Amino acid sequence: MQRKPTMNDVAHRAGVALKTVSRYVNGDPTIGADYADRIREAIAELGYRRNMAAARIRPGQSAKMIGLIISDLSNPYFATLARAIELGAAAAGYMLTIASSEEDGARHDLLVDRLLEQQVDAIIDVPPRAPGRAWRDIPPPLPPLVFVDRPSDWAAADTVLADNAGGARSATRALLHAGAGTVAFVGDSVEIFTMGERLTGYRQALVEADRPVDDDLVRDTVHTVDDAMRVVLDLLAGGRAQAVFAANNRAALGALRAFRLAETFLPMIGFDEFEAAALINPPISVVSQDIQAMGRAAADLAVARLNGSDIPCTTTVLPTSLILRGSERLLPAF
Amino acid sequence: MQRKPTMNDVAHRAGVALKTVSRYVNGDPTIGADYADRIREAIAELGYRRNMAAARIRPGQSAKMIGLIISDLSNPYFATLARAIELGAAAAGYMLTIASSEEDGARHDLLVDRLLEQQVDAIIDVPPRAPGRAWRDIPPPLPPLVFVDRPSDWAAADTVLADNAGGARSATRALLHAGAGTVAFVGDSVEIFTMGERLTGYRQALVEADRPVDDDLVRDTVHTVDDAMRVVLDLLAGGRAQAVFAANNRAALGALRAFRLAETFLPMIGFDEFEAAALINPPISVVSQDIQAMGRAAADLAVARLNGSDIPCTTTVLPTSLILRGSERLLPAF
DNA sequence: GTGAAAGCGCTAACAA
DNA sequence: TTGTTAGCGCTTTCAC
Repeated sequence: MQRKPTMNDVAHRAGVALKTVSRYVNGDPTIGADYADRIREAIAELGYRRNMAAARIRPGQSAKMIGLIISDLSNPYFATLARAIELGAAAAGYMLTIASSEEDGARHDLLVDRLLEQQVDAIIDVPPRAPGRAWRDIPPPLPPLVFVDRPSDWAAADTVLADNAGGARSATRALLHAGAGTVAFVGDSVEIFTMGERLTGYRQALVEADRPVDDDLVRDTVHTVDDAMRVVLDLLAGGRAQAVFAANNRAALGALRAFRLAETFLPMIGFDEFEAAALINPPISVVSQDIQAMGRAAADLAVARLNGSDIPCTTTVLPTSLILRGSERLLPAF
Repeated sequence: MQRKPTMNDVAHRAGVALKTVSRYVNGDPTIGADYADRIREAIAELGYRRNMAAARIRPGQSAKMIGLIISDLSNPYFATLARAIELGAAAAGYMLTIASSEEDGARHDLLVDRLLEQQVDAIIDVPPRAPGRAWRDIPPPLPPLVFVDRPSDWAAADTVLADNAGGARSATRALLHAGAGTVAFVGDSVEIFTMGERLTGYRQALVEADRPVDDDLVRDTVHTVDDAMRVVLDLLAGGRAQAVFAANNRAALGALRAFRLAETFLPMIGFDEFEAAALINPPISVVSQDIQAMGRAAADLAVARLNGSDIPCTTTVLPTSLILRGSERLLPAF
């Protein structure tokens, strides 16, 4: 493998000074046309490619790279979010270094360290459920920071959230409105911010409708689809639940499996759109987050900071929408 | 925002030479214990963090970063693949810069250029359907290169594929075996490598069973779910197809929509697992690729090259598995 | 075992 | 408009 041609090689070949090549490469317009031609030729002949790593070591320079930490790239929700962020970043000329924290605080912190070592221009972060080191314990300077999906203890950063409580509230209300006497909550640990919010919204809806909050109907230990299935089977056996609010994707899929297994279908609404939702019989109603908008907002906020925006840090809460497809009612046909 | 502490600052603070700090940071064992302590303290007090970008500019150094180009991060197939690659890369201490080519050759080439500028240690690539610049036209030196999911014209790279033909063959065979007199092929353009392979497998199965290949039953113009739905409705109207092999995800979803619309269900098998497959009634049989294994293999190959492996370039073809759930048979109940 | 000096590829200041 | 010089933060000779 031969040596990579450097800017110096180009300068020699073109018979100009190093700095002139640098100017050319950086799009400086004040270059004589003949010089520009010679440089262009030399670059083509040598197959020269600029070394961003070298350019970046100088303070004030950047590699046009944003670091993104999410929970798990194979989760469609986060994949979609990452994609939306990628689009927003690309529009401003940034690429993305993406890493999965697996909701593990220690791993998350390690990823932060590595991104900082890499001198990324900004970090967009989904704070993990299991908390690690606090951001304030990281010695400054920190690059611009944006939190998505969940907030953080660190105030000096922009935050983009969905209206989890509102979505859960409208879903629960829709179930009650469709005639359910009781509604069960099936979700992951309420220590996860979004789950806590969704539980709050669920409770609000019950209180507003003058229904008691039955703790036996609140199940917040669902980490996997299988967990959810077991929990819903248990709820079916208990006989107290007349409807199910599945507070995330996995909970919804698990509930559907349980219904199929038990050959009983309770009215249900899920949180987050999923591929199967419209195809299943009955089609599943869901609370839908505008993931594209969240990702775009996060990327735009990061880019704005990189462009020197100095406005106070903001928290953006994006609305959710309730998509009713029929599963909120009890279907005699099933 | 204050200045970042440098290795020099640490050296001053600890009262040692710059090089000693460098040794410490790089894990050189030949350092006096007292020196090491002093350096560790100085690093902690200053909040020093190593600047990988600076370390990397020296030839032979690396930032432990692999570039990954896929079609679309929001596609669950590629998100899962990316996640598997991330795991393999992380195991060897590498992070991933991920970008979506959107199947666009020009965009793909731009991403390659940017990754090369970033001095990534290796590139893992899903070649886009629309071809752009050939790899051989890129002036060397190139970092190690691995192709996943589809092969490329470029021989000097390892390649990881799934056994598309074999999967299609077994699916078609299963449909015939279940009693179908004819099987339709519904898929995307056979110019896409994976599609061509799947069509080949489909044909093999027909030939092996002494059935004619009816060109009217081969539909390779399905780019979207809607396309697929229309094509399958047309097949139903034609009356010649007794079963459907849906050669990708979108084809399978479209077929299901068509069946629902026409209130007719033909025996079918899809290619690629999808979330809804097991939940739909009847549960859909699919050819499943081991995406984890593919991603892992790709990452391992890249890492092996980075570790200096000099063995000839390989093409790994991973087996697919046929998951029969019932949709391959005609269900009277539907 | 430790340190001084040179230089990686590039950009910023300043001259010319 | 172009070139010269210095230096970014780090690693690498090669002395001590």
